[in-house]
Amino acid sequence: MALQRELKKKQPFESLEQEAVLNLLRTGDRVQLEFARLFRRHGLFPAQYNILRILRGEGKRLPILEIAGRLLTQVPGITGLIDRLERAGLVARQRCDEDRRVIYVSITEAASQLLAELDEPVAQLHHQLLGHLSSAELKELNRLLEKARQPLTTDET
Amino acid sequence: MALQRELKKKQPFESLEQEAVLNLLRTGDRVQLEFARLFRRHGLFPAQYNILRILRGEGKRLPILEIAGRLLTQVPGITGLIDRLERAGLVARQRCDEDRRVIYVSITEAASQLLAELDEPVAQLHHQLLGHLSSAELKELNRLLEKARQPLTTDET
DNA sequence: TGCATATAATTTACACGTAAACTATATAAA
DNA sequence: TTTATATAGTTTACGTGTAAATTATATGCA
Repeated sequence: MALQRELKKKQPFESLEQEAVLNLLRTGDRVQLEFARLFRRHGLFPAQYNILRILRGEGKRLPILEIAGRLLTQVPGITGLIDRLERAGLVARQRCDEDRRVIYVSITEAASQLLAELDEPVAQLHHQLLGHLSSAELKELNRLLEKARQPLTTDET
Repeated sequence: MALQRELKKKQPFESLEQEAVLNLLRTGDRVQLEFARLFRRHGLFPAQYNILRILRGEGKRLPILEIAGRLLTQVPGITGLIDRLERAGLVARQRCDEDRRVIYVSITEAASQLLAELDEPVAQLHHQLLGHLSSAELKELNRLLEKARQPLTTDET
């Protein structure tokens, strides 16, 4: 079994569930690593890219905690993330006038350009990583992953 | 589409590959988070648990870099990991006499007990997370994940 | 009004991941 | 033997993830 060999595991898996969990974690890790390398070549970390993508997709400024919510990031970490993006000139903070507790974050022109540069390489990497699966296989993989996530998505934790 | 809704994405996915990559990353993250919580309740972090599992599975002491290799961890990080495990009394370092550059790491009795305590909860969590998939679905998921990883596992990066 | 409670965001502390530079030991070749 | 090269492991620096405590502002209710 491929995974067992990869892990140099001596014992076989105790259950199909265990094997699938390890497969999932390992595959996710590897994919994430490839994207991390791509982003780093452009001076970004994955979390930073994700924040910029959220802001571009939304098309307008968003409160900090709204961004954190979509990243599924714990709240405290978001502050430093926005700090570093702001220092890099990729986002700007603006305090809300109606509710002065809220701080809006908006994407800068520099960040829009950086994202545009990345669009093609990102699409290529998607294809490079999974292009060897057929359409039917990709659809089935998507179905299984979404089904796998069902017990987790009900309570958004 | 479930994932698109979860991400509050406004545009549909550009490709099946993109959707599968995001699905994979998201599902892997969620699963990892559940295990992290379980481990934390027992005073461990995922990386620490993984190291202890490798040592138990091997049944004997291992050189530090051999452990790092199996974790796919970059070399530098392993030092601190072993440091903290040693401080917690869960592993011991022993310098090799034949080659004094090599440092062996072995698991302690305390760690063996801790792992034994965790075996049942870990198996339960595997089942809780993926038990709602049929055997056929789990097998297919495993097949697809291993196929997905094929372009990555050839060169062990 | 005044106080309790809730919410937005930050700070602090610590574990982990990764790149680059470094130390110590081993091995091979001049 | 001496020098060059390779390998095992550590250190440092920085970005990220998470928990607990803190600050500032809003809101609900007496």
